[in-house]
Amino acid sequence: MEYNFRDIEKKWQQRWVAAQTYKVTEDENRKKFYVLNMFPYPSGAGLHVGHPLGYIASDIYARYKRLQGFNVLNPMGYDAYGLPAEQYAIQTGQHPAITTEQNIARYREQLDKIGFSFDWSREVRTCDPGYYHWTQWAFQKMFGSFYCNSCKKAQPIEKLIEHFEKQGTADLDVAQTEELTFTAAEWHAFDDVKRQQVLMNYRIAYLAETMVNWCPALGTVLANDEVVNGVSERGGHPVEQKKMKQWCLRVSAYAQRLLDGLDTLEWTDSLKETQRNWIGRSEGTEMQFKVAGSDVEFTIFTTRADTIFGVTFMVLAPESELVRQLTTPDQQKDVDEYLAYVKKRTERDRISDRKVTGVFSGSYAINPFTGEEIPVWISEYVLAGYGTGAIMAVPAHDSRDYAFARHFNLPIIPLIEGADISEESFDAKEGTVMNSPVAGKTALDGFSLNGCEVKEAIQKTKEFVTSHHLGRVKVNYRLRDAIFSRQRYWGEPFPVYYKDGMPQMLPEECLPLELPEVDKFLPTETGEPPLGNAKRWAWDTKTNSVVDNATIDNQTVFPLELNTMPGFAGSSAYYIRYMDPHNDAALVSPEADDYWQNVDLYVGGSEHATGHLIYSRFWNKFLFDLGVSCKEEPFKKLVNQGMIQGRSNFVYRIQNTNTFVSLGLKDQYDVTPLHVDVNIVSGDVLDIEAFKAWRPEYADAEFILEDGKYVCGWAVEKMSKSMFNVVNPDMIVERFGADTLRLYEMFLGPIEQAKPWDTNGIDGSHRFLKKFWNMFWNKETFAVNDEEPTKQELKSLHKLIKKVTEDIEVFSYNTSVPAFMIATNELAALKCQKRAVLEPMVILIAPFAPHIAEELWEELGHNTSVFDARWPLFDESALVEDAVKMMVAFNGKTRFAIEFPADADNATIEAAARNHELTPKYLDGKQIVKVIIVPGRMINMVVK
RNA sequence: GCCCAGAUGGUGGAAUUGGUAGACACGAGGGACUUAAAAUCCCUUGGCCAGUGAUGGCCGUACGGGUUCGAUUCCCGUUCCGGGCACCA
Repeated sequence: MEYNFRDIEKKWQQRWVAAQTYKVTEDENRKKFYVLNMFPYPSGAGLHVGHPLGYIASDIYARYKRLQGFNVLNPMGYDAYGLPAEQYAIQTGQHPAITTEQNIARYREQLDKIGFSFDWSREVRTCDPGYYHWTQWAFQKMFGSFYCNSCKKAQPIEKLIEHFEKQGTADLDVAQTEELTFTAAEWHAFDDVKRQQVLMNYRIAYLAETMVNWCPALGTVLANDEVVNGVSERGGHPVEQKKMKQWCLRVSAYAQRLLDGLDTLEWTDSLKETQRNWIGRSEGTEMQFKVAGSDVEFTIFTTRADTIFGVTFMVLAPESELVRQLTTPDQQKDVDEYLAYVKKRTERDRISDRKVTGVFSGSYAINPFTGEEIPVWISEYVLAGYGTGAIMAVPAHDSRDYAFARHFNLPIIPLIEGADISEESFDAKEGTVMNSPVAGKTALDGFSLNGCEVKEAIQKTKEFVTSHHLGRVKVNYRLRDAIFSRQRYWGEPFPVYYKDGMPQMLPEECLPLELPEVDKFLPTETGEPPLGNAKRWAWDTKTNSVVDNATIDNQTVFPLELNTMPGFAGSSAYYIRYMDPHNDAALVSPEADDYWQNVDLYVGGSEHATGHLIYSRFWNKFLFDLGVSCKEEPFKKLVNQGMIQGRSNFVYRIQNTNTFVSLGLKDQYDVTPLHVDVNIVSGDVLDIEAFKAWRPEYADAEFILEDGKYVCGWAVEKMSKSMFNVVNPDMIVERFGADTLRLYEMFLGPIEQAKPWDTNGIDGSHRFLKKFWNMFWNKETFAVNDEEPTKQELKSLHKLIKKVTEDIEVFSYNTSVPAFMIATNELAALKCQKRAVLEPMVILIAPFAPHIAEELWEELGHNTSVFDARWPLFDESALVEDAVKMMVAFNGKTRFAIEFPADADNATIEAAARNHELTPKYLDGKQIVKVIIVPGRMINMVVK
């Protein structure tokens, strides 16, 4: 019987749908397992062979866990909001909802052909009102919460108001934008607008005037992770800094928990490291500096408090409030000129040229340890957004301060013995401290660090600073709050209206607030976001409904928020929604959340390390504080699938001709390499007729061949349309079948690694499936018999069980595929067609090649799905060797000597070695140093 | 600059975590079947050397050292490639 994959795959895909084979429900009697893929953005280009890689890997795991008896949740959905659909809408006027719908339909069609075990009844789309209801809901909860530092969790804002009413800001330890100070009496005296403004300083979702990454080309702001090297991640457009009023999420409040949580996760070290870098914890000291001849005091942050005796100048960020206070009248002109210069420079300028620039403020700060006066400068190398926006400069031991000091001719005092600072600063945190204070001088309270190791000196200074009230120990994070507003149409609308310029939340029962229709998807003529084009976008507080803008009276009808939420809003809690996707009373029911807990295995690309994976951890922690999610971390284990790159092919055209020369001969000519569609190249040999037909200008092309063939060059590049190297999964499925595609993608190499797609090798996987299929057949008859398997046959089977089980547990699928091939070859050579061997083999291969497995399972006489069977158990005794080898090591060489029966105990073997019962030529009068028994058992012994 | 991960045949990659390096597949070469092609099957395939031959010897896991009876694996140094962070004080 021939392996007719087309019929088999079609048949089983239909049956799975009809029988709802992959639909799961909560079942208290079975242990759960939650497998999740990062849901895709449905782009217009459809899937290429790289996309399903992670889905196949997780599908194998999901099916394996199911075969082990777990109740497996393996859902799929779409991250449906995004820029491409909106850009397309701007160009064509086609509503993004329509484009998105079409793209989803195409994705679904492609996915269905590959045979995944997704429970489509749980599908979510971020653009569905039923879904974004809960995105809006979570936002409102964040608005209604503040972060309490001492209890380390989010709390309802009412608790904070209570605190203010009783004691103002006294004893307040909460996350805040800036440190405010007021008394209870003052709070009571504030009017409502003032109180709202004050509360904004503490809310987890808050509205603030902040410096944002503004991208003029996209007409919107971007989050830090969406900006790479000063240009937008999508499209590569320039980004500039601009002050705008934006919604923000106080992610920074969770910095420490986001950092600590990493230790509990089974993620790769590199991904954890990436997140640690992004969070950027830095432990240091905040110190107060008085200003000479003034009562102004300011605070700086440093990780090197020990270098206080080497401070020769101070530097303020140009944007700092202090600049105004500390600039002296005779320096005013220079400072103004400098500030104007800084303002002109974009983020990109700063990154590309690191010029040393700055200006003297005219003021002097007083070193709290020595009483010395230190000049205060202003320079763009100090960032307003980090620490306090002011630093103490220690040119001897910080390369930036060093460059500044050299440029402006400021003194440099070395503080580490033996460090050479004549050419560059010595930045390392090591060495013995000197000049602290300089010989002959004394510091406050006789404080001295001379002779200390740097680490010790840092600690000593911290203690001194704290005990003398010169400052305090402080931890800073690089992680900033996330900007949550986008000036875009295709995103979740904010459930917010404005009254007296202050935002008001829509009543919870009025959610979801649906995205309005607009005539144009571009910003309005007055520069408002696209929602400004909506005619019906006002909130009537009497009827609690959306009404026409014309009725706005600012008494009972108010304007609604015009911004929409960013892409990460909808993707931050989707894994929770999958647990209970049709619940319209809550994001998730406590029962469903309690059953599914969190994601056991999450598979997706590492490009989300500093975006989605930070935001959703933050979001989940917030929901955890709220009591909605029972687990603090959303993704227990995470596997990053590597990108599949394209393998591009090139033809070489001789300059100014229409003649193409084969790869081996191209060096003899002056040629231009041109990308050629990989689909008309096979084994790097060009199909010349197809090439001529490919493009009209090549119709009469001529060729210089080698050995009668045109050989193409190749290179590994990103898979993209413009490089003509896109390989489409549908084509592969059509030619070889889904099972072959699945097997081949796994065989290609380790899941985590980036690797080029090479269609050439796929025959091997396809051939294997044919061989596997043929094991069950004699010509046209199904030939599986009920004979007892031999020891040898059982050994092949159990080797396979062991290998495949171990491999799946560690995602090393690329080595399971060869194991199947070896077992199949061994059994075929033995002409084994025994049920007791082949039936377990079918179960083993089912996660990898589900269609063929189902078909054979049915042929084996079962009338249920193979996925209702149980994963075969490994029997150690089947693998026991008939003999063990003794290996003898002497004189630096390792040799094999004798074989013993497998059941020989160590004592027997040891005795044999002692009795020199060894092949004499290896002894030859030399000492045996050690005797080692392989494999598995090992004795180390010394024979004198 | 700092941090992380990696380097094995012509190619993708194996190696039970310190025990016969190169599994398996692709590619290449040779052969069988066939009128022919497709399909299928078999053999060879890290390098060098010796031998008619079965076979034997030497070298070999980026480079240089070290630990060990024994190192692709562990340690130190170097080079190269990939990733993250980056005027973050």
